[in-house]
Amino acid sequence: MTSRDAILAAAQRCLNADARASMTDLATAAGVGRATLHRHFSTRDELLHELGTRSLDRWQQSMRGAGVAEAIASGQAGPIEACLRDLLSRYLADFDDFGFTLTDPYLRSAPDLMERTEQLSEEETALLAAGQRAGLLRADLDPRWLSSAVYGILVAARDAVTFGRIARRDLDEYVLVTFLEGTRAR
Amino acid sequence: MTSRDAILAAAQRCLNADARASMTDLATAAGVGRATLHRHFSTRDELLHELGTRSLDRWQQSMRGAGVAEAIASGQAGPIEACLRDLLSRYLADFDDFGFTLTDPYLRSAPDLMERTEQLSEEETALLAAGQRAGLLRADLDPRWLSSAVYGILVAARDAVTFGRIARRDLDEYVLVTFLEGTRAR
DNA sequence: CTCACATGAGACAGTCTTGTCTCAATCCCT
DNA sequence: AGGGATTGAGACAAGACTGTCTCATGTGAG
Repeated sequence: MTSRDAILAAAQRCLNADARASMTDLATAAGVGRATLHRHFSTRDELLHELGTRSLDRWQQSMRGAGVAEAIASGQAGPIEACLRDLLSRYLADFDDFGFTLTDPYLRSAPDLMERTEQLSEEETALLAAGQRAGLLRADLDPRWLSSAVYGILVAARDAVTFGRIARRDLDEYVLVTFLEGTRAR
Repeated sequence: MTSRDAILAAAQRCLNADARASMTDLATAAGVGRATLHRHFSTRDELLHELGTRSLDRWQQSMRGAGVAEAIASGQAGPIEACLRDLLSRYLADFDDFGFTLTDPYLRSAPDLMERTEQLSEEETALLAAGQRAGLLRADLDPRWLSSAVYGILVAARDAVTFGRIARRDLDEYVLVTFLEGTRAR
């Protein structure tokens, strides 16, 4: 891990905990002098922008790695479900890098990040819509709502882990089951 | 609505959009001079604290209004489900006042708010646990996870409305169905 | 009309933040 | 060991934020 990466990771952690963290806070958290921090990112906005870019990269990689495009093309419930499981698992694997704090507040100011977000969001929605057509997911809900629900369940996972409500190893199972099957007893 | 309430409402809106908003921003958003803002809340922390208190008040009112305690006492699936529906609907009714941005970042600094949060959270978890015992909710998930899932689905709702993905009038239905039944076709 | 009161504008000092710069210490490669 | 690059500490100026204060304006009740 390069020093730059370490700084970004620390900054993400810090900013997720407190969006008001100063550059000094960020440098300290990274175990680095403030001057060094500024050597890597001349401006706070530049740091934020890179953070956003990385998050979007991760998101994109997750979708590519889970084979979203192929699953959509297949149009089959089986592959789509497998893809969805894989995708959620990947999301969960780095949901602190993924930056929930980040998703909302900073992105708005950067049109390029906004556009990419929208694009990725659409691709995810396309997967969910394909799941509906294939009979995997209920079709009486707007697929864009399903996309929001995915986001929500990830926030729930983050919340649960942060407050020590569930063990990290149970996460995948809990998230998948809750998203697909809901919470009603059967 | 008193001027104080108007200021609080504007501040909440503002801070949810950007936690770094300055007192000047907050005053402007409330359509009020900065001096007046300081007349009501001598300190930023004082404003934040009051905001937190109000959110917790709302939460508490929702649970009381939905009859959480009675539902738990009944131990019956029917009343518990009705209570849960009512509760979610109440949460949704004021999820901007409810302060999602607020729940995480500011609360930590105020022990009294933290404690109240924990207490309310426990009461909500108790309802969900009662739902499990009554055979309404699946019992193979930790009730504390269910509580996180409730939080997550509310974040999803907020996200969906913010980005115009679904109409507000569909919210209750979407949230309830998704939480209870999940997203799998049947 | 008048007076008490609340408000907005803005001055003000103190503090914090940001971005730049310098310098000495340290590290690493040869 | 020598020499170039990187680092941390810290000085520095510019600007922003906070909290306090004053004063002129405006509003409403009596």
